[in-house]
Amino acid sequence: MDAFYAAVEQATKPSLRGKPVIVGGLGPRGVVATASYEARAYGPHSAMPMAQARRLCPNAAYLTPRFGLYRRVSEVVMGLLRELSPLVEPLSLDEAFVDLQAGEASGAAGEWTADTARAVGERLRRDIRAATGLSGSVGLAGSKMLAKIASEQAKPDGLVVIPPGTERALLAPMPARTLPGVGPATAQTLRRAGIATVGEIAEAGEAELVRLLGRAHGGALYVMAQGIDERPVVAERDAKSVSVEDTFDTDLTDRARIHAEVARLADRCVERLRAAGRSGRTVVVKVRSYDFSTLTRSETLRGPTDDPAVVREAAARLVESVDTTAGVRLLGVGVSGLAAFTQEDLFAQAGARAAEPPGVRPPEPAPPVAAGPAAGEDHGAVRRWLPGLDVRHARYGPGWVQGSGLGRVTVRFESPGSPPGRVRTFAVDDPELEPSEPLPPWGGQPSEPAIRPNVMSSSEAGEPTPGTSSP
DNA sequence: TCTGGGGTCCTAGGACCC
DNA sequence: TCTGGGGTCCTAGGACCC
Repeated sequence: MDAFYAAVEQATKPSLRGKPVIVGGLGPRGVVATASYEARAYGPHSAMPMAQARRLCPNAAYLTPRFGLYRRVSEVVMGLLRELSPLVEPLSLDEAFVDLQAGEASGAAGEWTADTARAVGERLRRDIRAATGLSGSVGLAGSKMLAKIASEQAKPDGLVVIPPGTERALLAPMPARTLPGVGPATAQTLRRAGIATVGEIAEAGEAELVRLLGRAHGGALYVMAQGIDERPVVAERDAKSVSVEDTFDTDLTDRARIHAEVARLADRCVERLRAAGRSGRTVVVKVRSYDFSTLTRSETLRGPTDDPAVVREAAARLVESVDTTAGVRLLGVGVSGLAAFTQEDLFAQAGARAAEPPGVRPPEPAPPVAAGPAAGEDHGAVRRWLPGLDVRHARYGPGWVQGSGLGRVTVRFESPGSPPGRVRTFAVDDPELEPSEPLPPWGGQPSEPAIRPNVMSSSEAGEPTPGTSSP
């Protein structure tokens, strides 16, 4: 999908279509998640600090992400992909590999050709637009690596085929960074060895690459530089770890506060672990200091657990082993060594507790509520009206928060199917104003599951399907 | 106003075991 | 009192990806 989060925002907020939109963390330490193409023209891009983006593009709309909505739109798109083949490997909410050969979409027992593949890709792009109002790009090739490179070239709103046999010639002049797995560090190492392009990686030879980058990385890169990539498309992969982390608006120094936050994170981590029906054996704590230096401490239990108390206690011991007095900007808690099923083995959990070294046991972490409101938490009468979030006003209907401050909140009243709406300002505690659920770009009720799109439709809808938003 | 959050994979050293 | 060799597990850190 092209500029996915920003594109969903534009599709659901009519006044933002054609305008620069930036989605990401709105706090003092936020970064850009997605910038619309209109915004990218001014310089902002993914992972850029939000403060820098605001300097470059002060007139953009800055919005907090609505992940629940993105997930719903993603499910619709992934559903369309699964109609092409059962072998679909999602990489994220907005990107997936499809093994067309494992499907039947070529029609008759057919051989895939560049032309039949192109036709399927173009039909897919039309179906995605008809179903979601959004544009996606398609890369078609004989392997995952090349399909990915093709889709990068196709963006935005395009399709690129790399016919078999043309791979090496196409890759040779491209920068080394084009290959998956070549990031800043690897590119630097290669550059120091006089290697700048994919062709030069191939020329360097396997022995040289292994010497420079190590067995696994060097070997893999050498093969990929020949245009060879045998990795299969894998539809379902079990998660190997679950983790949560928080960056705080200001550095934490207070010991009790740090312990309270770690306990909170441990609870959130276990919540997600349990939701996935898993348990894990190794607890990891991550600490990022005021100077951005980052370290992890881990502890492996005698058996897997999904007990919040066990994870909290391990995490408390681990954070206790780190000097946090100079200030901490991020804390994280994770669990790895996941078992395939929920472990109800009380013996193992009792054993894990007994395994604690005597004497170093920290005070019981305070329960989350006792720690006071956490950053970003909604509490009491003071609601946080974050820009981009959905609201409903008793008189004016559905809209979204454009901004707030000084006891006021500004709302734009429009919804996916409406024309661009107008803005009104209220007191933050206006009783007629309340948070509400997102409306999808194709219209419909917030609580409804997405209506399964008609994939046979060849509608060239350039606009989202007209909404049936309720009064 | 400098740097999110959730992951994966690899490497390397030490402990431990046969 | 000179030193084996290979395998697995654990811990920590780093690179990379979206």
